[in-house]
Amino acid sequence: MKNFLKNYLQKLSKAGLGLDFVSAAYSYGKFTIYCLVGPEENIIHLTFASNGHEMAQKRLIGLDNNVVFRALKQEDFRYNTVFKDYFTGDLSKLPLKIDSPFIGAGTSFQQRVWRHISAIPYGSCITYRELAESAGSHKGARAAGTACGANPLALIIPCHRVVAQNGLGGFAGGLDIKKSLLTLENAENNCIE
DNA sequence: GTGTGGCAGTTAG
DNA sequence: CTAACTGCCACAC
Repeated sequence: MKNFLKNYLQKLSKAGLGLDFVSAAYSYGKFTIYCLVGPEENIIHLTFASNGHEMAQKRLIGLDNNVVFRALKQEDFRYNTVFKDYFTGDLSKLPLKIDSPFIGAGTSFQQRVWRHISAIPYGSCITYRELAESAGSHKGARAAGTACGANPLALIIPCHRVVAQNGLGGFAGGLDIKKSLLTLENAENNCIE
């Protein structure tokens, strides 16, 4: 839906919740995640790619110039231990609650793709082709790939568990990160060749 | 291994 | 509307 994000910001204003968001990068070993956190401590955007993080901020500020971003120290980040556990191999606490306006702002195809990705269990994976088919597009593997790239909630929507027919495929945060995530899940052998 | 043509969905103009 | 882009795929060398 096209105006979903704008409506979301208006709804926040009316509810008196303000338009201040947390914008921060947190590191866990070799992994760095870029987060946008809204009211109620909701993670609304999560990515491994700094440019994707900036784009998301620009989208919000472009819709309402009252939007402000503030920093938050890593130790004060509500989900710090959850991610710390995740990146040391305990994935039991993910996925977190998914309540991001960026999901509703996606096209219907993107939302179908993201929903199917969310259903991929820890430690396993599917191909872009299979993903496209389950989203109702028989030959849309490439389109499914671009939809993965537009995923606003990396890790929570585990797009790293989608691979190409003949190898890893791509990843916005860098292929080394994708590979490391699969290794973390002991999924590397199942997923690549 | 590399090259190439085709593919579907999205976006910009 | 066309054109240009992708986290792709199949099929050739």
